[in-house]
Amino acid sequence: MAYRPTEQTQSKKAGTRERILKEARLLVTQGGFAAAAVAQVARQSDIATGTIYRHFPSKAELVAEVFRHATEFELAAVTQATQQGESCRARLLSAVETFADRALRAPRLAYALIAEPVDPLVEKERLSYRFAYAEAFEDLINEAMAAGEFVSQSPSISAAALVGMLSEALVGPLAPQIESYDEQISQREALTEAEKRALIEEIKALALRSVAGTV
Amino acid sequence: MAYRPTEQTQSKKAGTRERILKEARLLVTQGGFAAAAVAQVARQSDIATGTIYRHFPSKAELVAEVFRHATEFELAAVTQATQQGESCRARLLSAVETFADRALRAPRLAYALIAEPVDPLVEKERLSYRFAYAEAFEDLINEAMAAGEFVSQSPSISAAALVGMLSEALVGPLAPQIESYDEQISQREALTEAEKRALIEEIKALALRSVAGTV
DNA sequence: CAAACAAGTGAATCTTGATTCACTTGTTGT
DNA sequence: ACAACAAGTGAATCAAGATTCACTTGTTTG
Repeated sequence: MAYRPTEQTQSKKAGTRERILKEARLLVTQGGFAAAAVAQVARQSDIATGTIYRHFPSKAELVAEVFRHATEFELAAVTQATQQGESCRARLLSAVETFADRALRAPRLAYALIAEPVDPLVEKERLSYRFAYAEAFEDLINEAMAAGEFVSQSPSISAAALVGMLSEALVGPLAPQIESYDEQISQREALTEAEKRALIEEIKALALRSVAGTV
Repeated sequence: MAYRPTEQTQSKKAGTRERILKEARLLVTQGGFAAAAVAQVARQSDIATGTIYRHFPSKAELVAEVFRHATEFELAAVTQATQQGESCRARLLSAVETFADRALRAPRLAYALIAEPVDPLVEKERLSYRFAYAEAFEDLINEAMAAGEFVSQSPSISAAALVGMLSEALVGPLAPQIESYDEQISQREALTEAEKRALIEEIKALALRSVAGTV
């Protein structure tokens, strides 16, 4: 008899898998989950649609993995920022700044991660994504309350509110249009760099007031 | 020759139209837009699916009208609350209270209006819905700034942030699960009345701090 | 009543993507 | 070269709903 999967075949297979993921990520970053149709991902990856299913059990799983991957970076950046600075105030501002800056740089991705309609499986990922953010803020708030830096409050509610505040003000439907996360929805003017800075500062102040209780 | 649409036929037709809308609203309130499939609406209204199309050009139009209708009430309640109270502080708290209370009473509807995935036509309605809320808050913030009651800030950004804050803390994926807006997404415990009160108070404080700059 | 037209019907059709699968191609080991 | 199996293919199928339309029923007027 014959044939044993060897290192070469394994890595080739892994390579294809990576290529699929990479193209899917690209599509999502550019056009959101809606743009990541199976046929389209296959086309971009130069493979047949069926091949996708040799690597992922379903589209939902593929997309969930894309989501997870994007999340890792984003979240890591923010949690790390959470440790940047002396006072809790400074650390909060650092986290908000990081979140905002990243969201403004890749608005379509931010929208996809935060708000875009998707199927249940991905929705679960989104849930944990938001929870993770909320937790990062929650930890910080707890610490700050213990240190008497922030006013007394419910850390979990405040944290959720913070996430909502950032989402809506930066990438939600009310965001002072960034580069456009969806042409359908709005064709407001894009922001200049200066405007972005001003927006970020405004949001930092807002966030600080809401949880610190003082500026 | 013969036949002229008479008052009777007209009102009967209008009646059917109303019935369709009513049943659609009911379905949305109970199960969100997903539950309002054309066939289902027809069934509830005791008419054939085709009849829906004698009254509405498309499902999207029907749903958009349902959205508009729901929006009117909700928004009216909040804008009115905006005028309730002496100080701007009190008026803000009144508006937040109203928003929160209504959202907690009809969580599935609130989720549908604020966050549920829908087609573009309805998404446009949602956009104006959120804008309308934001405007109500914006006006109040402007007034309060002029009166020196609130710290200096960008009213439009703060208003958007407020809407996001309320949405996320009350009906978003992080909301301390109300009656469940979607079994798929989560089966956390529902809140008791006391917990709801506490949640509302917490959010009021948060909102006030964020825009007033002081408690 | 009969003509004329609106309103209502619901099974058949269309639409949009995801998913399958019989088949072809590539690798490996004898 | 061949057997054995994995990977790749892409047209065909499926699924879930919205939408259509030839036909029936209800109203109005001469």
